[in-house]
Amino acid sequence: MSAMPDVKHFDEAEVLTAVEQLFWRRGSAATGIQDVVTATGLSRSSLYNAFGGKDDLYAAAARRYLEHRSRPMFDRLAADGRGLIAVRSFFDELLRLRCSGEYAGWGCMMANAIAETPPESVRAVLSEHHAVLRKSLAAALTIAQGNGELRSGVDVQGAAEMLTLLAYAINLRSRAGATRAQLRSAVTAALDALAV
Amino acid sequence: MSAMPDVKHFDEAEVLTAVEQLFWRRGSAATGIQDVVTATGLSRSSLYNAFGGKDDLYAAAARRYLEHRSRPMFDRLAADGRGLIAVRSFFDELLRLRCSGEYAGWGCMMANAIAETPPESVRAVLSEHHAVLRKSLAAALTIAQGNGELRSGVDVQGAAEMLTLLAYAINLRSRAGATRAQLRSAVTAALDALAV
DNA sequence: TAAATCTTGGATCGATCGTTCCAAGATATG
DNA sequence: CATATCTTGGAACGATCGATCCAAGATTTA
Repeated sequence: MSAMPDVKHFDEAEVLTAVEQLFWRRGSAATGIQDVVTATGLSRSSLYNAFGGKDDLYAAAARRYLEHRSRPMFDRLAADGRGLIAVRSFFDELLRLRCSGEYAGWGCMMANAIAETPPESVRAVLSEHHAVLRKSLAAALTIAQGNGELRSGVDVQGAAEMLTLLAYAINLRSRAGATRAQLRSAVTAALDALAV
Repeated sequence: MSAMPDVKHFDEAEVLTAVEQLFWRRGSAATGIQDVVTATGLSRSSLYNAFGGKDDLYAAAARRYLEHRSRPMFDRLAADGRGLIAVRSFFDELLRLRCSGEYAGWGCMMANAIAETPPESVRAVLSEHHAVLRKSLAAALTIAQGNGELRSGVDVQGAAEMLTLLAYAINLRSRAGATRAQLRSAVTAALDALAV
């Protein structure tokens, strides 16, 4: 067998985390390759060699956001068998994430991306993001309905779509500076309206 | 008195409409001054002389969007004394605007702008946009409550905030390709949950 | 250690970015 | 019509855009 080549001098996942945060906070159009170079310490060669062009990098960062940030939350919601309280907990965590801590005011990378006319590779991630959230909410609401926690006549699928949209709007408005209390009043209104 | 200067050779409002649509559809970061020059037929000199730099142009376009697109709809909602049916009509019109016709898939310029880290001058417009919509929805809901159309115990202010967020999310998701039927199911779920 | 091969730094590409500038054009007053 | 003053077209600015290229560096196998 012939001699083996050199190996990468950096941790791909670690770099992708930094890139994810750049695109998350400022979007793709407002983030230059130079910003990525500066933030990661990598050279252009390494970047293009490892990830391809800017759109590929954007798509990889979006994919990572979905899998590492969104999916765990959504899966926890779907696996939480408590019914309506599971939904309340989900929104509590969302409000906490969006309005306090390290990422306060950043919104959701998926929601932000929608306003950006993203490349097709990213649109696929966004579509998956929406589907997973909706499905998780529907699962929790189905349990709530089985528990008799919902008003009679509530359409679980419609309610799931409505709460999915509510989550998107929370993401957006938190970026615009909406307070946690203001956003929580909307969550309370929605859930109280669904409950018996 | 001394001689008078030349006058503008174009209609400022007309130009601003074209600029508004550029920024609305593609956002600020993805729209170059060259795009504005091409779309309006003006020269750079005329643009900078009339409107100032890009951020000023963006702010002027946002202001125009608020006053000419959003405000008329919101005012109609606020002046519609029918109660809950007024709210339904508002969302019907919103769905029609976002999912069909000339501007289908464009979303709402105000919602799109939030994801862009807009300059302070634009943030002021966004803040006003939110306040006006919320107030109009609250007015309609107050009438609905007076009509006995709402469930007992519904907090009108919280419900108004919730429906405001729903409108934002409709704007966003319509841009991502959500169907009118899907979005309508969310509206129906929200309004049915509030109604007696 | 020599060879093979991938990775890396960094210069560089043409294109486009937002903005400025100036001479030429246009218009209302005197 | 002469004059003053604004507007306009269009060249040009330095900076940055995303992307490419190549020589030098690094690493594993033989």
